[in-house]
Amino acid sequence: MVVGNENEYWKLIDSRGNTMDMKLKQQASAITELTFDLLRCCEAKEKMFAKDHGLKVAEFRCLRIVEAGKSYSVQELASSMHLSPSRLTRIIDGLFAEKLVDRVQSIEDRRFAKISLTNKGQTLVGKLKEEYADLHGEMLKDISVEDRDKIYQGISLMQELVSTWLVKNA
Amino acid sequence: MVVGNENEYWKLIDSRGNTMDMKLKQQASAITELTFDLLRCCEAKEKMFAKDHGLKVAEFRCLRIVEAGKSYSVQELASSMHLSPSRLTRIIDGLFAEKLVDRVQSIEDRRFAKISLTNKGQTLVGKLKEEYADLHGEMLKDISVEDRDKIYQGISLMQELVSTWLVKNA
DNA sequence: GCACTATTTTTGCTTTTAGCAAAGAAATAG
DNA sequence: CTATTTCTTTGCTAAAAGCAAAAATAGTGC
Repeated sequence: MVVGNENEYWKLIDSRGNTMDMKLKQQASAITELTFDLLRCCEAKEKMFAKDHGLKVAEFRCLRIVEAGKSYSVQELASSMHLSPSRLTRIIDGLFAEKLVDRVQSIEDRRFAKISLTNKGQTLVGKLKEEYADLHGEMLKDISVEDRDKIYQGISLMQELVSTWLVKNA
Repeated sequence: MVVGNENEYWKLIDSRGNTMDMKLKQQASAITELTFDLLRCCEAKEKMFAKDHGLKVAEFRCLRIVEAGKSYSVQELASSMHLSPSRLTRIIDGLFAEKLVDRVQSIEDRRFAKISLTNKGQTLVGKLKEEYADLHGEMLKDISVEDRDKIYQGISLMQELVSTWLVKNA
């Protein structure tokens, strides 16, 4: 819906009631499309990687965020993975059964679980992180340092935006 | 594993047997981390959006890629969504039940299905695309045109890389 | 101390997402 | 006309995920 036309940047009102100019509208469309495609590809990539390492995707995603030496509550893991606590209980069940994580009751507040990596878990996670980064290294190796930096900057900005948006709208 | 040290860029051999320099290794790590986080956030965003529009995530994803007026085979849809044909049959079943898509046998080769949007589907998809782009517009509206362009360029480069990598490694 | 409330995790159940293998349907090659 | 190949569907199963209720614990007011 056009409400003015100062030549370069037309003022519009979008479906969410926000004012937009043409340039924003066009950039938003392009980014929407690209992000969507990137998402599908990255999901496929994650699935392949997890499978190659004998892990379920959810397990890989969970292991990927736990750092050696630290301990986490179920809630913490759930919210950083954007999943429900009950879902996390099940994922942790699986990792616990494979002796990759320990699960102990917190002494200060016994409602809390303290989830941490076992030695076996630490070894595996170290290997996973290394190899997952190397997989990306392989993808990135044939482009210039500058283009790699563009990727870093672009994704960094986008990650920040989506993350902030989620906090406000969830 | 260090095999040389020409000062700036150390030559390394990674877990996949590739030669890497320090800079690449470090950039790859950072990008791996960021992409991972972005993925989780974008999945949450997609899930919210689909739910708000009374669609299953898979249905939204499918509708998002079909263009009005065109027709698609099950295979085409499956491969562009990185899913199996059988999965697509089920997704299409759902959309068909809601009268959002038509499914007719191709006349030239009757093994093929021709999936296309109904009028109802076209209207919905138009609305979905518009509103999904506007959601991104809302996220992007407070940053500069230049930063938006950085996002575009970064994601564009990354999408290309991952996509090419998938073709070679799937 | 005891009832009530709030918080954290788990359990039971259901839905959604997804693939595999076999069957069905149609085209094509020999 | 049979055999093979190709495309889609069906039956079955697994994985991913959430909801609501239960269980366990902590804290609060009396």
